[in-house]
Amino acid sequence: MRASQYYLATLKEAPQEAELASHRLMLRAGIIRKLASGLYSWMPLGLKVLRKVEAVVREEMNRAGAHEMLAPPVQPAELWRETGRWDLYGPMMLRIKDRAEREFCYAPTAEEVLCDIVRREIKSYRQLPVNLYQIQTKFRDEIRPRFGVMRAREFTMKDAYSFDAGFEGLQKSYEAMYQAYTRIFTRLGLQFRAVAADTGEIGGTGSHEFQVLAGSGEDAIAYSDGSDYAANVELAEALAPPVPRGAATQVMQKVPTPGKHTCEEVSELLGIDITKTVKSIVVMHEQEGKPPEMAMLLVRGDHMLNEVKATKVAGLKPFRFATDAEIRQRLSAPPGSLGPQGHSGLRVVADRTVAAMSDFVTGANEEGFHMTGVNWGRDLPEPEVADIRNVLAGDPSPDGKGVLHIARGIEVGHVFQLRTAYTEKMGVTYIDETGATRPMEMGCYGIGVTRVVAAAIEQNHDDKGIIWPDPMAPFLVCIVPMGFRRSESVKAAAEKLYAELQGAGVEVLLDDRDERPGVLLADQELIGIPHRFVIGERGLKEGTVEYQHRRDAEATRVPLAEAAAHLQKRIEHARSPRAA
RNA sequence: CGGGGUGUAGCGCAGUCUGGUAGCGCACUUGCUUUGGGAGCAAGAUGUCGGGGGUUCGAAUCCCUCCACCCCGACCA
Repeated sequence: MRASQYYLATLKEAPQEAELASHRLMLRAGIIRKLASGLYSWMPLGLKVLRKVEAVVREEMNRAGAHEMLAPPVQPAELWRETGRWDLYGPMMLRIKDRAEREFCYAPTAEEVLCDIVRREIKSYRQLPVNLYQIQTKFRDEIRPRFGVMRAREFTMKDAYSFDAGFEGLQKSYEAMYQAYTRIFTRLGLQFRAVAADTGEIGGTGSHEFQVLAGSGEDAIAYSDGSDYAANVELAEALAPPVPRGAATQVMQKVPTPGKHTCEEVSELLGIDITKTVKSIVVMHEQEGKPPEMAMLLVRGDHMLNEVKATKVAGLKPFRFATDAEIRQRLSAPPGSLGPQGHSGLRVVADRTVAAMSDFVTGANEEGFHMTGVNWGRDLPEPEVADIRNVLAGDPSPDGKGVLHIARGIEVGHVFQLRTAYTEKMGVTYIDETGATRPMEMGCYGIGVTRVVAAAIEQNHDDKGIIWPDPMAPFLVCIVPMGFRRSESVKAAAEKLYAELQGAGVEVLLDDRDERPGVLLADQELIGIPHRFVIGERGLKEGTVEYQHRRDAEATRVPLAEAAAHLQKRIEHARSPRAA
């Protein structure tokens, strides 16, 4: 492709709405343009990248034995009512009515439709397993779209659905998808981790997220340095301290702490370690038809409450944080001075760490005072104990091997074992060997294709622009002539190399635009073409051109005749194993 | 939805407090020069100042109202 004939739409300055590096670069490089909140057009250059990602996804899905199909994005409400999700999905689902006032949605996912297809088509265990997938536009009316296509309302998702006879079959299908995902993200040149995940509202048992590692990621993931344990922090188990609770050595005492409300402030004032303090968090358990019930959750002063874990504590879901007014009314003390002692009938749930503490500090349930030397059993009844805190870097790995580290990640893929939750509701059954009718075991597997593009940029850029991994580069190599329209020798050499690379099947962009060299170079760096040849009279005098990978500190001179071969070598080098 | 903020030329911004009829940089058009890191000179084109209403002789500026967008929290690929 000649740049003078191509639609390049680079911007010197990014619109101020873009904050994240990938978002800014996608706008500046002309990858995307915003249409409205959470809605983006993919420009020619961006669409080329998107198609490359799709191609890798498609190849690996096919290799794993899945079959591509395409379901309508607009789907009738009746299907969604069968599983109850028409009501459950809430405002996240975009609802549409046709001229006859029939209800539809723009699909946020496609379990129902795939279940409907399979229940019509598949009758016998002999026809199983099947795995069907599509690459299709989804719409989720996100509460807050942000970061460009990272969290858009409309996005491209590869969604696959497996159906098996029996749980063992599901586990095999799941494993095949797990392996396919690993190959996909490895091939795309991304640094990622597969982590154990919470199964959330979809339910079911096994689930892993594929997280692209990036400091700007919205998720926190915990991984062990002594094993392959890795989990979303939402899920990662915090073990009980290895040593038993110490004996009480202090008497319980009320001490003045005027104006001090946070555990940091109190520990500083009292000159004690923050790990001797306990944070009291008050939540309300909401139940239909009954008044909400209050409970107090306790975590150590330096720990963070994990809301996902707390939700799983028996009899607490769903909960919300109590309001100031509710707290003052029931506990007759303001937030910031609360403690678990002296509230008859109040449910108290202590984190495992808190349950193993002695001589600790809590609020005195009185503005301006805290209690020191508090001890379980003596000053307070023994608490209900649960794992309700976030793990911290340095915590022991739950599998007993090694220590946990925390990294941030962008969720680009998610695999789920749905079991029979959907297939039972929708009557997706098969006849087994004995002639019995059974619900199929279902799995679902998603990849945010558009998000992958953003995540790749987030992980691969510098202050000049994008640095595409080879497999998703819109062009693998660019030729930047210094004076294409002024120098016959430069033009001839550029055309020669261009023809040679094209003949070799390499996707090459010849920047023949009538611009100054600085403009050409800056543009090519911004749009992130990974390999570059610069051709100028300077080098041609000695028969050389300059090769430079986007990550190279300097250019390498190579004879014009060997340029293509040199590129080939660098491409192969890039393909050599890279840690996943 | 709650909290914070922004809307002025394609993009980035000034002007708003203290009303006087809209400006800067880049981009765009034409010409000349320039050409190994986002050129220089000259000439030019480009605006319902987010929309509506009000106050005023006069509103980008003050008041009311609506809208859009961004950032921080609960959701997810």
